[in-house]
Amino acid sequence: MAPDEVDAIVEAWQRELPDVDLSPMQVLSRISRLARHLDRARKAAFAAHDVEPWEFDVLSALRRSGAPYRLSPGRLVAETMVTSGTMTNRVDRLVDRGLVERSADPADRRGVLVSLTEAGRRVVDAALEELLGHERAILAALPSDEAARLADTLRTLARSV
Amino acid sequence: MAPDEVDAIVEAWQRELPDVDLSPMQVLSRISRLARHLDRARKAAFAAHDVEPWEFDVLSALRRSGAPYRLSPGRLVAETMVTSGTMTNRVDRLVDRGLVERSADPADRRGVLVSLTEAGRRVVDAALEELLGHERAILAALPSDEAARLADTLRTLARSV
DNA sequence: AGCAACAATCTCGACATCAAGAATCTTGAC
DNA sequence: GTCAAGATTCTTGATGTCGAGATTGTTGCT
Repeated sequence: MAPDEVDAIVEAWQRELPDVDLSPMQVLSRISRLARHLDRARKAAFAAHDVEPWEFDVLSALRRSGAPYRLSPGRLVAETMVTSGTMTNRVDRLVDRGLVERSADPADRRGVLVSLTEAGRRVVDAALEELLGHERAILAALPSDEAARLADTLRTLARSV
Repeated sequence: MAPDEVDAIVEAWQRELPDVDLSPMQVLSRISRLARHLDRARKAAFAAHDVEPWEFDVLSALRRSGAPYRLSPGRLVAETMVTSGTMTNRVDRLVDRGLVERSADPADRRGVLVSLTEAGRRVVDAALEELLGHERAILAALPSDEAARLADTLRTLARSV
């Protein structure tokens, strides 16, 4: 199989440190580098709908939660792996763009609820469709049984981190 | 196999969009999320040696290039996937910490060469060892033949992005 | 030689993130 | 009921990155 960036990196290390076992890099560096390339691809896919990746992250968490597309900031923090300060800022900007609304939580006066507007829903649905199209193209490089196996192995790994 | 975060996300989407093929997420979302968890793990591993991940990225590119551990900023940009402005800033701060030095390129007066100091070399070697230790622990969750197969599949995917 | 295109690095301002802590409200133990 | 501990959201300052453009030097064409 033709070597890639990571093969070159591991080879270089091996020249310098012949006695060290570098095999973990073959998997974990590859995942990290792949993720960075995927980030760029996602950004490009969303650009067609004037959506930033961070916007999609928030909107999609609301969208997939189902009607009435309404979650607390704390819940959004948990879904998106960012800090609470970041989420405050994100919601502020999405409100400015008219894609979400903030309202008081009737059951807890500390609380706030963030909900998708109609515009937000249209945007997130279009962006998802675009994204899935690009992703299917990338995955066309793998036979479907190999993709399924890959997903399983990654699940095992995810549990180990 | 026990479900993970991504299974929950895909299930939620499937409830909302029963007719859409979401299988690409099983692979690509998993890679992205895994990469974010790995970033945190790497940060924690490096903290023991007072190194930030961005510092390690630069130092390790120099280290694996071999003696005299010297590369141009442009080359470092290519190795680390950041912009030139970012690299200028990174090198500045590494110079402040005494981990690298800047010198003029004798062959091109526009050019600069960045080289590892003795302190830089000690730091990067220690950080690498620490990192590999943690990575081996993570990968212990997979039989070694499955890890090798995973690396191969990821290589194919990388070429497709 | 002179000039235009290109290359390498750095500068600068905008932006998004995090970490820590403040402000507000809830809950449970007594 | 009161109070301490915890939960929720927001604020603030520092940090690191990007993108666009400025600066300086090189190369090839004429």
